[in-house]
Amino acid sequence: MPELPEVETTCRGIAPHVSGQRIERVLLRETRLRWPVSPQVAGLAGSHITGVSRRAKYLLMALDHGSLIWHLGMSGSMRVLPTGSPAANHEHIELELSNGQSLKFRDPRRFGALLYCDEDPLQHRLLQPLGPEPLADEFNTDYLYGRCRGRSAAIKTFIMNSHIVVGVGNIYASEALYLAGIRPTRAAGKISKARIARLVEAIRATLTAAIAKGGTTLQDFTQVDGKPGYFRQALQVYANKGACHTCGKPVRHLVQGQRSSYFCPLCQT
DNA sequence: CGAGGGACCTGGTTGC
DNA sequence: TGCAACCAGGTCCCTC
Repeated sequence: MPELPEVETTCRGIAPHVSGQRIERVLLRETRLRWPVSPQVAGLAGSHITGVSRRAKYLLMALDHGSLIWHLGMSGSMRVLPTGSPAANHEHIELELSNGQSLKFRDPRRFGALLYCDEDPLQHRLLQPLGPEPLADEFNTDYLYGRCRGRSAAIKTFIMNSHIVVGVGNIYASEALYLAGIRPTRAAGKISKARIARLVEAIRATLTAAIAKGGTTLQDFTQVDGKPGYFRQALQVYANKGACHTCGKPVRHLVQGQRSSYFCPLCQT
């Protein structure tokens, strides 16, 4: 599920409820996630959450000692509800807070993660090699065009590579390429600088618009208050089994890197 | 080094 | 109606 807009939505949603709170109790119902939940998590009662931030699709929770690195995987979501409210199915982790609220992590497919980190989480081996944030100044035409030089990989899988740029998942990769008029199968190294410039802007615009709508809900994703994200109605090509919204030609589907791609054969070249 | 595929999971939908 | 096959927001890691 969660691509950058969904993680950003989650981050903004939980921050006011968890920042500054003490962790009163930790409930671990299932620790077999993508990686086993770090053993230190079980002993976090008494710690304070000093802040919440996002890097790529990781949600970072600073504690008075160390920090937590969360990942929502494919099906993860977080909610804040009064402590004592019944646990939903697949609600694997719960942090009871000093304000009487609980942070609840639900993840049916268990591709998510919760890791404890002693030092700067940005230096963690999972975060250290990541490319720039797509909404930051470092992600610009010169950067992306430079990275594309000599690369034969399809542009769609290329922009989904977190070492190139973070946060662009399967939905928004298709959407951004549609907006930029670039076919997802085109080799990254064979796209002109002018078109790369369009792509950079398209990625920015797509992600920004999705954040404004609280992300995209296909199935599992919910905002912290339990509502879905509302960007689904704004999707142009992803999961569009009908006509291109621009030219009316049938949207085409193909599989790249075991993931579904959608594009318009007329508008995208 | 880069490209491509398997692996990790559960659950909803599709098709016979 | 029942059941198997397939598909779904991610991404690390291994092989070629």
